[in-house]
Order: sequence, then structure tokens, then C-alpha cells
Amino acid sequence: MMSEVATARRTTERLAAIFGLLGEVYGDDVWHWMPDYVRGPMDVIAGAVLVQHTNWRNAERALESLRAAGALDASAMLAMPEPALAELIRVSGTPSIKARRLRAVADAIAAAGGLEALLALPLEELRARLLATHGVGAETADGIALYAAGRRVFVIDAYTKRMFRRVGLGPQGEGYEAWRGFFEDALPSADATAFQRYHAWIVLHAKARCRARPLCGGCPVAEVCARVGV
DNA sequence: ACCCAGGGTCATA
DNA sequence: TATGACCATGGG
Repeated sequence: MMSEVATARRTTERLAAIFGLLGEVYGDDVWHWMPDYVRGPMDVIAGAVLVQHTNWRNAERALESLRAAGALDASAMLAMPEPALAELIRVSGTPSIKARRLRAVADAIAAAGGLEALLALPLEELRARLLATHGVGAETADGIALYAAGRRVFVIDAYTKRMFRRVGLGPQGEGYEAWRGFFEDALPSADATAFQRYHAWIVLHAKARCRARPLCGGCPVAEVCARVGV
């Protein structure tokens, strides 16, 4: 029986090996997966809401629609009737729901005294405010904290859980906080920029035709799957 | 004609 | 804590 310390070290080594290989395949350009039209923090925040249960293609169309209407801005969203906002983002699906959520986020921004003020809050305060916002759950909140505020937060999504469970890694339970803590604790030397890359790589890898047989042969990056010991 | 997509809320047990 | 209905559009 390995000691707890040895097990933890082994976990860290395996994670380092996996992310090292993913890095070889996908490169260090974090923003490669998040296209050019994402120009700033507000784009990231609005995009995080718009992409919920929707593909990026449609989320980006909705984002461009907002930008073209001058509505990619908290005060502009609050000044607009909700149905009008919904119409702008219809293409991303569930328009009335997302319009309400965008306005809730805009409220949170205004309450904090502006976007920069919100993003500058201490991490725990930032997470708490985001989580208290209608339409913002754990994943969306952490996505904002990581990519808009540049905080050291490991974003957990369905891809991450599936992929790492497949290789026998992960926390005891399946709860969001357990998963987040697992990566943050097991990767002590990784900073916020590294976490941005890691999450991007996981998404890219999961979308690389690994859906049928995740992390095994048959996908374009099977070498990664093979070399991490699946 | 299905099925899914980078979720979250709300109700239920 | 955990499961299910619901939202609603575009692409495969």
C-alpha cells in the first residue's frame, strides 16, 4: 500500500505527463480555441453565458450580434428591454433565459462598480458574487474567473470528468468542488496561465472526435491516449 | 426524424 | 446529495 504522500506524488506525475502530451499536440496558444472575436473581459463573460448548452458557433454569432448592436456592455444591457436583448441572441438558443441571465450578470457588474472593479475583487469574493448571480453556476463562474479575471482556478466541465475518470484519475466524489480541488491541489506549480491552457487542451482533445471512444484508439490524437497509459 | 451542444434553475425524493 | 423536466436554436 502506497503512502498518501506517494499516491499524491504519483497523481501529480501522471497529470504532468498528460498535460505535457496535450501541450505537444495542441501548443501553447491558449486563444487558439477561443477565436479572435473574443476581444476582452466582457466578451468572455457574455460568451460564457451564451455558450451554455450550445455550441460555440452559435454563441459567437450571438456575441457578434450583441457587438453590432452596441449591446456588449453592462449598462447597455440594463438599458434595453429584455425581449429586445433576447432577440439579439436568439441564435444561441434559449433566448429568453439567456437574456435574463445576461441582465443578471450586468446587474452584478453594476453592483460591483463596474467590470474592472468586479474582476479585481479577491477570488473568493469574486466567486461568491458570480455564484449568487442568476444563471451563473460553478462552471460559468470559474470560466469567468479564469479567462476574464486571470485567476488560478481550474474549470471543471463534463469533458474533464469523463476524460480523467477514463484514465483512473479524479477525486473521491463527483461534486464540482471535489473535482476543482483535485486539480488545484495536484498541480501546485501550475499558474493561472497554465490552467487556461489545460482547460483549453481538454476541450480541444474532447472535441477531436474522441466522443465515440474517449481516450482510446481511433481519434486523431490517439498517440496521446496511448502514451498516458489508457 | 432524431440527437447533441463547453449549463443552470427549479422541483422532487 | 442526486436525479429529472425544462429551456429552444442550429448542425450533423
